[in-house]
Amino acid sequence: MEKYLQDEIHKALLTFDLDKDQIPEIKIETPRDPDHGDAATNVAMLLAKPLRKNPRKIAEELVEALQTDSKKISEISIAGPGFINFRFSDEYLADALKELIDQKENFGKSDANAGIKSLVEFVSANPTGPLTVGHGRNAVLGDTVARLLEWTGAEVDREYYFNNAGRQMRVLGQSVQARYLQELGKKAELPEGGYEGEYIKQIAQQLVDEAGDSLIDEADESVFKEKAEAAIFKEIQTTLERMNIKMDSFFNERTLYDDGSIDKIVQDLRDKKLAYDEDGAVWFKTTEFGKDKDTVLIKSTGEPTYRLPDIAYHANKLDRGYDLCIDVFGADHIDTYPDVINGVEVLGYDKSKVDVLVYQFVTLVKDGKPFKMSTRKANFVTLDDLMDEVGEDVTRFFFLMRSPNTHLEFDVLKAKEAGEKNPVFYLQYAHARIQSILRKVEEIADFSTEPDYSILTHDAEITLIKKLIGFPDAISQAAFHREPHKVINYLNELASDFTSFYHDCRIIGEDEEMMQARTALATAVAQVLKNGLTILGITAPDQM
RNA sequence: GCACCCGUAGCUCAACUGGAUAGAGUACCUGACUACGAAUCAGGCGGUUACAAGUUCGAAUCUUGUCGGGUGUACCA
Repeated sequence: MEKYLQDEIHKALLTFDLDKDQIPEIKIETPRDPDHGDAATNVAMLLAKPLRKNPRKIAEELVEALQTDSKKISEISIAGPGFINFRFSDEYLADALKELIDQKENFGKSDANAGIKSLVEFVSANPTGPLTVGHGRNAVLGDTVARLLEWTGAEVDREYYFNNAGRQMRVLGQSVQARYLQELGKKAELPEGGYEGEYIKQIAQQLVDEAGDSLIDEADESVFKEKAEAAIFKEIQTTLERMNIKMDSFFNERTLYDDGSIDKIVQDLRDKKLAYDEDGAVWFKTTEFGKDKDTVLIKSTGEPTYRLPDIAYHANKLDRGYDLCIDVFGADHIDTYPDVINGVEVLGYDKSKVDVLVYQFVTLVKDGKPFKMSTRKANFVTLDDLMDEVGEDVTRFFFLMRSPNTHLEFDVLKAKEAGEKNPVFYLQYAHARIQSILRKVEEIADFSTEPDYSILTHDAEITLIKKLIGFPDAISQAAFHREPHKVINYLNELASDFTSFYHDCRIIGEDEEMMQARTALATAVAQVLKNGLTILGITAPDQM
């Protein structure tokens, strides 16, 4: 419908005395107040300046020139400073509802991102411990954005980037080694800044079970590190699976060293005079991009900082032919990505293909007080703990219900009470309730013929139908802005419109014709609820 | 100090990215079950969108400044 109106308005504008480039982008919006209409455009106001005319006058002329099909648009009106409002015809609504029902589990899909090969990189936690609540927001956000891209027609790969080298991993190995020796009754102490979590002890215990005391004289921590890495990765994968997340690939940072791309990038940057040596380190001339200081690419120890492999990694992704690379990361990385993006650009890549999705931190609140999370100190709440408490659906829902841009306050105690005030319940309940009705109505009504949707004229029915046909638009908006909470907002409105309908309009007990039409409408609502919940990665139970 | 994010109803958050009278949930108040699932519904109360200028037909949204909160500002990732 949006496309149709845009085309018609465009046609009408061609009769105006306008240069081609003076025709503005025609935006079709849904007025907040349904009394205004079902769709609206502000083009007349935008044309006021180039035409040097009163916008209302322009609107009048435009409406005059419009030749919309009365089977689709029943009424066109002008309001306020020059809005043009359209009202959908009953016939159009009935047709749209029929189409929705025919499309079933595909309703809501679009081709807005068709032909786009995309990679969403997320989670990307190094294997130093179980996933925490903090990682949860990243994981769920990344996965849901990926789902949104899929629903808008894009080809999507999900990738987990990790680094199993470096200091943190060595400390991890040493921590396991210390616990291993302690398990065997030897005196050993955790290294400086070691990992204190209970899971380290479990890994050590496992090692004792498998290898006995054969590793007691091991001088090097790498055996322990490898063991720890394998165990932790296994746990991370289990957690992700539980959250309904399936990665397509795991990318080891080491690959970038092995294939020589790190060296090549340093050389390229040197050739472009953007990298130089000083104090034994290699520096990146970030002052060229407006930073106060240059930054270190390779430390004097010979170890690169994260910037270098990150640049190489992005180059690698773009080399793999992706049109769109989405990175999901927390606000603490906000300062680092411009260096990476700039680095990628000076190497000759198109930086507009890289899209960074930054989310604000999750603050854990317990007993009304916020507390800091640290994997190393082990005072974190793991994602598994959280899911044990409140369930997988609530966990996913919780991380998605707010804009990524705002801080997410996670009250642990409140989340534990979530059984009753469960935020996802309202949606699931509406779905289950419809399924319950459908089970009953199936036994008494005949559905062999196509229902007559035109008899659905009650206010609650009309409101509901209009809401239903807005679903695809809600999905593409959410996908375009990478904001899954828009899906949740939509579904809440839909569920609310449905329960209003449910209270006003009975299904069982009406005459056969009405029972059929309303059953079809309820089926459509259930379908859209289910499609929406599927995008969010949340189940739509038939009964609760 | 500098950079980024944020400041909207008592509380938690929206607002289709510049549109029409700023909306939901929650809390509080009032009503509605002998009917398809009341874990629900209908109504009420609640606002100078932190503040001040500016841009324009029109600003919560854009610009500048001020105040307040968060994050970062490493030869850590």
